[in-house]
Amino acid sequence: MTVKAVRYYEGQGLLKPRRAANGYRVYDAEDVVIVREVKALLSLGLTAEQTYPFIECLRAGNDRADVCPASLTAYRIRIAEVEQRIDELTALRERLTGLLTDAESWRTNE
Amino acid sequence: MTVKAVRYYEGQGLLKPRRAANGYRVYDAEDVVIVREVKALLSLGLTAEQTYPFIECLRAGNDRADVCPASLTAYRIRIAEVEQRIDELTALRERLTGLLTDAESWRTNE
DNA sequence: CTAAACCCTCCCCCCAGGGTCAAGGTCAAG
DNA sequence: CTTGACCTTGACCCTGGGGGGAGGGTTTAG
Repeated sequence: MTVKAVRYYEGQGLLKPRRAANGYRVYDAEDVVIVREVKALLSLGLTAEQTYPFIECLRAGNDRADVCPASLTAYRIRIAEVEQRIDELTALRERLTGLLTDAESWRTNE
Repeated sequence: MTVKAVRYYEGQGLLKPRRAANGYRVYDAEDVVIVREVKALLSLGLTAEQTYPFIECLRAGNDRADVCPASLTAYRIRIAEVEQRIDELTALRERLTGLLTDAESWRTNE
């Protein structure tokens, strides 16, 4: 992890580390778990905002962040988003290949 | 088209409209063609920078922006990008559905 | 003459941070 | 005690394709 990422999470309200007397941030074990969880979720394409239910699930005392109903809902929303994006990109590929072959044939015939 | 979009294209160096005496932008017929072309290409997911070859092709006197070799290359690059993205999203969907079913079964068993 | 409807430039916002900076704290060796 | 190396802090600008709005000039219809 980079310092930037952790501080960005804090700016998003996902972390609230204690401050030492000299102003340095102090992270406890829970913070470490949260950072790892957020990083994993962001790599799945969720937005920082969409990670909230998972973190609440952890803070509620669960070992896993994804056993709460809200987390399952967040998973399903993300899956639907991914599938819609795949459909869009598939249609886009069709359009592009069509344009390419069209332009190619136009070149050879002209 | 919105004013914002056209001025953004100008900021990217894709358009260079004349200025009237009062400072207003004056667009000629070629500008209109370019704006339409850029908009179409951006809707295909190309970046503003990637539209350069198409515009040069138009300015070179071609009726179509995609008959120049550089345009065909740009199409092929974009197709490859789209295919790679589809592969990534497909793998991501696998991961997400795996996580979802895992979390669901964990809930029912615990 | 005036009000509406244009146009202009300039600035802040999105998202998940990355890069760079000056200022200041901490800790070891000398 | 001081120096140097390393750490942290907040603050600023950058990404792409614009959206939204402020504040001001211009043009046109009534």
